[in-house]
Amino acid sequence: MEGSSLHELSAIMLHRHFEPGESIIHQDETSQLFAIIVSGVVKLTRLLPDGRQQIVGFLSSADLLGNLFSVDSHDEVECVTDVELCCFRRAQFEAVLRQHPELEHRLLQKSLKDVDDAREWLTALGRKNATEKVATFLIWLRGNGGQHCPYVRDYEGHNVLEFPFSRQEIANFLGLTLETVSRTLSKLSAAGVIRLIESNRIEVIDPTALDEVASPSE
Amino acid sequence: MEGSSLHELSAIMLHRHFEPGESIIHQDETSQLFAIIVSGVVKLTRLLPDGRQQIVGFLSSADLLGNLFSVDSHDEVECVTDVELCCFRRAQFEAVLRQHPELEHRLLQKSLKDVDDAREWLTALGRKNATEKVATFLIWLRGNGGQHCPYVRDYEGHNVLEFPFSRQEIANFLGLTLETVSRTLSKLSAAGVIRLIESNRIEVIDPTALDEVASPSE
DNA sequence: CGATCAGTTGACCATATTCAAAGGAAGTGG
DNA sequence: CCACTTCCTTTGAATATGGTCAACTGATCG
Repeated sequence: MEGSSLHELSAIMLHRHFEPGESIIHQDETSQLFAIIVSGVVKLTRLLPDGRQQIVGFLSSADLLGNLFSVDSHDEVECVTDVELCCFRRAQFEAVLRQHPELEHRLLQKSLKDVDDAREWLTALGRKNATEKVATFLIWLRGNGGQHCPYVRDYEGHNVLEFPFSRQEIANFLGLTLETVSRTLSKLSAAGVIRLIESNRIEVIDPTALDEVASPSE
Repeated sequence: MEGSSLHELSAIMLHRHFEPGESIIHQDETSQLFAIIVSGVVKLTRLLPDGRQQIVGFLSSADLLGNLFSVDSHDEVECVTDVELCCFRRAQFEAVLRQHPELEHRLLQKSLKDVDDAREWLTALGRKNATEKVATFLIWLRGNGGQHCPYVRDYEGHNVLEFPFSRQEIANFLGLTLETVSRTLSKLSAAGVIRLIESNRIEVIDPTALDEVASPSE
């Protein structure tokens, strides 16, 4: 999203701010909202009728938020941190989209990536045990190698993971309970694979061991 | 996909046939294959290094098969039934794609649907127990109401589910073992919710009860 | 008719959940 | 500044759910 299409968007944008825990879009509700995330992290969660919930994805800076063609969202969209949005009305966005086919191409690529990610987590939730899930989550926080790694910080000279997710949120993402997540982190810490600095600040001491825990080779 | 774009595609198509169990594309391998499924069902599975596997989706008639922009597949693509494909080379397809932007729009819609589906199963695998998962699977077989319901057949005057999936495949889809799937079906049968006619032929006796089992309201 | 393969069923066990209690950090008000 | 509250996290003990291993059934097939 660059050049003239971005410029055209900025002309119709409206800035909005949301607090942690605030809902931006409700599950199964109609929302005309369409926005680009400027800063912050939002979670996409699905609620079962009896209240159990599952986080199905996260969005952050530069991600698009809102439903492209259907009007009602199957996800509850909720802020994990403070969130800054650039909002516009669906009709406005669709007009821009019609004038810039290359934008649709970008959206398709992003959507294919989303499918791939969702299926990767599907595999983790379906086939990995608690320890493997938590290790996989930590590796995901590290940013799988390249890119910009938003959760990696330098902390007293160490490479440390710093993340805004509560134990309950990690559990809702991994299909576990918060107790199991807590226990598993303690276990990985006792095994010397990670170091728990504070509850939301973790150093990965042995990345190789963590990889092996996340996806055992036998 | 209609009109001139379909016509243009058919000029460069090549028919191929695959047997049940045959692999069409291997996980993490490069494949130039691009195809439309004419008939049959294929499963997309992911393999963990130690051999555990998870089915992440199914494709059937009219679905597109192959990776759009990246060349190597993260999924193993394997036939569940006999499969007929219309194949063409990636370069050919991409040429057609460039000439027909409306096709890209269709692809985006399909991809968004795939994301939604993957996230729906993510929720089931993360948060539902074995009984709920199996019930959800049966409801999925019924086709969630509308559409063409490829697995619903009339059988001796009854509306019956007829599906090509083995217990092991259902298990690999639901993140269970084949024994648990088998036990759960027996249990649902004993409860009078379904009737097991043959192993791959099931009558849903009480659809309302099945819905309640799949997604309990308290 | 044995052989093979898929599915069912049983017994036992491991893992994660549930329920409960206690620890620790952050914020409020006296 | 310190008690007090609240919220989140950790830890423990008991339980339940699904997995593992194994035996058995039934169908299909050469």
